[in-house]
Amino acid sequence: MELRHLRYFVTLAEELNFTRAAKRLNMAQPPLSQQIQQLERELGVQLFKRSNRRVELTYAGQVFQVEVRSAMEQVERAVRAVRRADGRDCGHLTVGAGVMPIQSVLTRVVPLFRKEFPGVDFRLRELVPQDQSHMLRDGSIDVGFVIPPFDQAELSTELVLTDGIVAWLPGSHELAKKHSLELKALENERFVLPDRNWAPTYFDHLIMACREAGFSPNIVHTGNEFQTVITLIGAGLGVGLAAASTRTIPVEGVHSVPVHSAGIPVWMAWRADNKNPVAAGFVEMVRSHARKLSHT
Amino acid sequence: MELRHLRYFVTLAEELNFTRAAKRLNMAQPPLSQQIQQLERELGVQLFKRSNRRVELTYAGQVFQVEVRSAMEQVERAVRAVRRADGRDCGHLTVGAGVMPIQSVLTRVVPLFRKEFPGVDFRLRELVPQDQSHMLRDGSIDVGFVIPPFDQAELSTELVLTDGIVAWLPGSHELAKKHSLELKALENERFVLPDRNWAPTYFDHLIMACREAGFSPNIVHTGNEFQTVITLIGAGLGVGLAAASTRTIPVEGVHSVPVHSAGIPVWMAWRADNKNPVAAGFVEMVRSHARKLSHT
DNA sequence: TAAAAATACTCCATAGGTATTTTAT
DNA sequence: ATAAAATACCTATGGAGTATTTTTA
Repeated sequence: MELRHLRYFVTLAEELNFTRAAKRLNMAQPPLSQQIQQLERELGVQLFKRSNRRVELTYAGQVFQVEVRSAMEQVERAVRAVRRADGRDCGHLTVGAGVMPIQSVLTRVVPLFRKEFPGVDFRLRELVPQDQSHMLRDGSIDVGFVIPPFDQAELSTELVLTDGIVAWLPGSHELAKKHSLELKALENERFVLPDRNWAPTYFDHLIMACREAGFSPNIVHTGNEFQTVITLIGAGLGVGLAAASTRTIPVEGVHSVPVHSAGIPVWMAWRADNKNPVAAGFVEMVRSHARKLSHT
Repeated sequence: MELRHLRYFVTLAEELNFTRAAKRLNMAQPPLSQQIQQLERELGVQLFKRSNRRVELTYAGQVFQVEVRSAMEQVERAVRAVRRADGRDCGHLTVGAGVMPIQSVLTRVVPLFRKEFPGVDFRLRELVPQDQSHMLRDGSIDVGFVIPPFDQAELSTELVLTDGIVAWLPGSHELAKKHSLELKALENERFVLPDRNWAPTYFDHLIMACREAGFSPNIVHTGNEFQTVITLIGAGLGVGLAAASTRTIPVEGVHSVPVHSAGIPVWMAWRADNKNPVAAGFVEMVRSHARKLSHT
């Protein structure tokens, strides 16, 4: 028996539905069924009564739920206690990141970090890769998130995720309803893109994708804000390209469609010899989170 | 983080020595090192200070030890509670087994069973395979442990372990000090073996091993007790053959030497439709224990 | 130098994935 | 007919193994 089994049991006991519980656990339904069966076999006790329309806790399951809850709370208490004992719920951490990595990585990771390191003074600076390289080296920031290329000298680096590319199209556009499309199909469109200064390597990756699709985009407007760009697109001035993670931002009247092309890599960088103990914890947290994201 | 990490941590915190802790955990030392490193990385906290001569808990490690202990106790409490709720710490279980399986399997498994199912009335009957087949079918015993061949009709079966064969030799025998030997080397010896009635399939496996080595043993004495046989061997009346698990019984003046030959298989058998809920728990426990033994 | 932990690699068991079947409403 | 769990099968991660290197008393 592993903590995994207990986590799954508790979630299923709350949801009383394998499919929903699996979704909450970020896994498919069959492995959840298997793990629960395995737990029941190991305990030698049936925890759930399943009729295919309804899952419910047996009496033994109800008892187990109460006890397991308390066990898992105790595990969490142990983790908090050891961090506190090591002086990890004070201190500070400064992270640098480009606009796009903030959207794709940090919005998901920062809440987790705040929860696990509640006492840490967390600062986030929006920076282009070149500045991050310098500031990592001189210690102004502890960890950076960049889209390559960037100067890796003296830095440890790791690929965090590769974000797909989506086209943003006015709702009226003929391709706006498709599930996905070839970049080549946009060859003769007018493009509205972010300004290169705003996020140079991000911009370059979008242009590069077009080059590889065999054309050079006709850029008719640029903007210094995602919202500006989107508004112009919504107004029918052209089409846009962006990282897939922007799709979580719902925009009225503008549609996003995944495009077949190489994605945009986001790297994490830090100094291996950084003395700030919180930095290592943060890096580790991002790493384990990235593993989860990548196989989704 | 899994319970595995916590188990390893607690054991290492007690032993303060990777090699010894690994031994207690029935594993090799390197994987223990790795798992502890992984735990420390995940927590972002150093738990042990290791100088290659000495391992000690850091302050954070001491705090963690206390909290983790209590978490693991709570997990055990949960398991006991769910079993009790399911009415599993009452009831009864009757197990049948041949003399040799009692020695090789049950001496190890029964203590575990008593610990996990403290309220169960446990009975063990010494039986030859043929009787076990009948009694499993008519419900007189819940689980049986036999050396094949036996009548498997209507029964679920599973190989539990394959025990090696050892020669028992008087201390004065010229081969008594060897680390292992070919069965063929005993071709011209006089043999003292258990009586066939006492454990027929066990006896047959020993004879079969000799046949496959190319000879038929010259049996000069038989006995109805392992101790009798050993005493006769110690008295210099001949040499013996037995399952390797008998080596755990220390005998003055008589040596055991492993022999190159096929081992003696021990099977577990039970009725899949047995209504006794404790039987399933017992079978599961033997199964998981066998997995551990087999890869040792 | 010897004893113990860490490292390098190899392997396989199994957690988790996808596709499909079964079952109950 | 449909929704949900179970089953069958497959893949690949990583836990654990063996062999070796590094470290320091």
